Amino acid sequence: MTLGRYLRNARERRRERDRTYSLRQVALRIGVEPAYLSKIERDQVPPPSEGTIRRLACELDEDSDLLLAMAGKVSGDLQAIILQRPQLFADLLRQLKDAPDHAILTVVREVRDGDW
Amino acid sequence: MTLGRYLRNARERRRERDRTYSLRQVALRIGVEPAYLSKIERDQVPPPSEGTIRRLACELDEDSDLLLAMAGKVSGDLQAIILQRPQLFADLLRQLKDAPDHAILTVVREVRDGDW
DNA sequence: AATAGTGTGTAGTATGTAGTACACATGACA
DNA sequence: TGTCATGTGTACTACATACTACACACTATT
Repeated sequence: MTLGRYLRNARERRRERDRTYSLRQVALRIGVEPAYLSKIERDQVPPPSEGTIRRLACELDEDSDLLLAMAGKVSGDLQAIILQRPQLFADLLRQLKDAPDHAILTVVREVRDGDW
Repeated sequence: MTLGRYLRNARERRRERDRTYSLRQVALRIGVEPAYLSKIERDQVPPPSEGTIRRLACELDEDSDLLLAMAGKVSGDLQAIILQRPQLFADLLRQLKDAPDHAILTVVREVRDGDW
């Protein structure tokens, strides 16, 4: 699934309930030109900036990490976390690359409940 | 410490032992113009591309994740790992943001020796 | 029948990224 | 004392990113 298709789908589903989710009105609310949003939704332009994707995610009530991933981008705040301890997190991520989802989830929970 | 200062330092230390680590010769070996490397080492240009940083790291025997971090960049292979499961890794990283180093190291070892 | 709102095509722009090319002054050294 | 290598200043370039501006055709509404 591409970012554009996903966004158009999400917006149109929203629109069935709420008439204010036209392309033009959403474009107005997130602060871009309608023609540009149109091209985004049809994947006729490279993915927009992180900021614009975030505003779209917020507007459409979607997960911004997921939308950013569809755009091939990693959220700036995650990058900042890695950049503070690059070698440590590099090791961790490479270790977890092929780990199954449930193993990572276990780690997440362990850390959340961890007592250091 | 900036990337430029760090690189100049690393190269000049190297040079004391090996005369071939002049700015010009290193530039030649990593495939950039001497004038450009000069500017990089004096932080007079924005950090070079990931590829160029990697070649520098290799040439000077430095950790590329560390050099990339000084350049404000996250290694492309780490980004690829995150992009495959963005929500999972987003949760994990945000959980670990303020965890002490030793806790993360523990996780790394746990995962390495893990039996799933 | 007029008007308002909708999505889209085309063209253009500002800024950032990632460098090259060439000239120049200085110092080593044979 | 010539020449060779070294680091650096200036100017320029190609491509990518992230959009805007305007015009147009179609649809729905009143």
